[in-house]
Amino acid sequence: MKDKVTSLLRHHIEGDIVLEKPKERSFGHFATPAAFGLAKILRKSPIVIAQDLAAQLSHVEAFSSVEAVSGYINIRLSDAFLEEYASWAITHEAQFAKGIKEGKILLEFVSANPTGPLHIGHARGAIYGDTLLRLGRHLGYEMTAEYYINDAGNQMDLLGTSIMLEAKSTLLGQEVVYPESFYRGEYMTDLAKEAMAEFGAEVFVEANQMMLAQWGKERVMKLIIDTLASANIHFDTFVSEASLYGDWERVLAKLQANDAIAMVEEKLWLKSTLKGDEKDRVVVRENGKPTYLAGDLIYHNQKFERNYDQYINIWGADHHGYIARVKAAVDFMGFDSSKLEVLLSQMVSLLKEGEPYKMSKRKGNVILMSDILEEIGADALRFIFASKKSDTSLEFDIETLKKEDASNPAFYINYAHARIQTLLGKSTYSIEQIMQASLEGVGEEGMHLLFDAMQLPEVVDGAFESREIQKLPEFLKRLAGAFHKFYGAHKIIGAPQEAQYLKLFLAVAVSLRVGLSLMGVTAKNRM
RNA sequence: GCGCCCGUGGCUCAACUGGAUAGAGUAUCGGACUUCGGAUCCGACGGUUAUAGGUUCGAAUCCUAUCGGGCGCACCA
Repeated sequence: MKDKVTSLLRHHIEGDIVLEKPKERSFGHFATPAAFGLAKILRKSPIVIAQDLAAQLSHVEAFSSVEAVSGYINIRLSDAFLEEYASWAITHEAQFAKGIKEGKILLEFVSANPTGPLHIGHARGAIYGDTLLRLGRHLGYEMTAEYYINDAGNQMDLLGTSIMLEAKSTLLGQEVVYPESFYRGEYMTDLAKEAMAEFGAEVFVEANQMMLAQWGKERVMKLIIDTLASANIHFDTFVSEASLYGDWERVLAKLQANDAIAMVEEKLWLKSTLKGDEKDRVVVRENGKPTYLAGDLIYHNQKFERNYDQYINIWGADHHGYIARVKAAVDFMGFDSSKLEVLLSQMVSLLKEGEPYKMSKRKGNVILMSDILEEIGADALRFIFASKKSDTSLEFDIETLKKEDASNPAFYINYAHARIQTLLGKSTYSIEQIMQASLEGVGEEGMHLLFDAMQLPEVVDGAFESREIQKLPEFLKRLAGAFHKFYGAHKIIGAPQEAQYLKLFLAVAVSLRVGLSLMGVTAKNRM
């Protein structure tokens, strides 16, 4: 809708056109401060320019009024224009708020280590990524959701060792000596039991450490995938770090050819300071083993060779120091590093009964994503996490997450949708009859509600392009609130305008449904 | 010490990316249809946007400094 209005304005106004939503409803549907910008160029007062433009624009058919108010130009759309737009949305729900954006985007997110189940901190990045994915796809981008599995290095050894130690101490009652760090927790006991059932007690010997690690990784990945699935999150592709190293020689040769590598003290360093990093980074140790960074270099080389238009990585904020070196490497490999966008999902800090709650994977006192999903459900969790700007650290109390009441916006929005379904069920009008009704009788407040509902396309576009997904839940809350208010003020069933009101509500319901689905939440018809 | 992110009513967060009188929820207090779902609605209270400068028609938003918080500063992944 905004696009349509912008293109109508383009015939009359030069330059970039900024359309805003006026603060006060009485000002109209859209406003533009265009006159302020033109004032400098034309050397005239913005107030005079605004008046001239308003006079021209008042002839546009889709506008019912255009007014100049202290330099702003306020535009009101005609009822006919709004009604036509809404009717189309109702009858073309699958198309509503869709875009025609072009481009292939590789979105990598979650990528949690396969050494333990997802905890509540992972959930934020997972929900952020999946919501972006849904928004981007709706807008027309060709998007691939990818999970990078860090299944190499010490942590894999540690996983094998941990399973073995857990089995020995808990299942076999043996005295064991624990290393400095190891994984523990309920899932570890489960893994040990499963391994025991599958392979027998004799499997728990040093020589089988690697085999147990591999087996454990598969089990943990299955856990992770299942947890994600129960939050409606699915990946298209998985890339294993361990599987990449065969390509290391080739990538290294490429980097060396581009003079990106130096040999100092028997180690190979990436000369990332040349690209703005704080210091150079070791990629191959003295003992010949590549570092974790080497894996990431191969991975990003592989990503870029797969030739997407854009690459988005969602990382936990604790990895922000990593961005410079990866971008440097991408540059060195001859790719355009500006195509790589790293979004940070800030830390989630937890409180428990008002006290800070520190999670530690090693100690096993983590709050599992799967537990929270079971307690409050995917909808509530998705809603809460999607409502916060991802680059702000988020603090909340575990106990409040468990509540199911009005503080839960998912309920509030679903309630609006369910109310509409109830009304449609109670009405004697059929959908066909309702669609034939005109919206003329719904009044000014009704037309405002309709306009609100029809803004989903702009919201979806804005939320994705700015990577600020909280705009969508914000919008849905506002729309649901506007609906509840209208509902409270008007009797619907039996009113002379019953069919008109219901047509209006159909438009609201479409917007709520499509909006919710983009958040990975299914709208409820009954509560 | 250096780097990144952040600082908005008591609390949790918005603010169309530089626009009009900074908005919601929650908490607190007070109200509403003996009728469509009261999981709702209406009202009140609550702000020098951390502080101080600067940029301009205009700043929560941009710049500088200071204060405060989080996270990094591995040859661990």
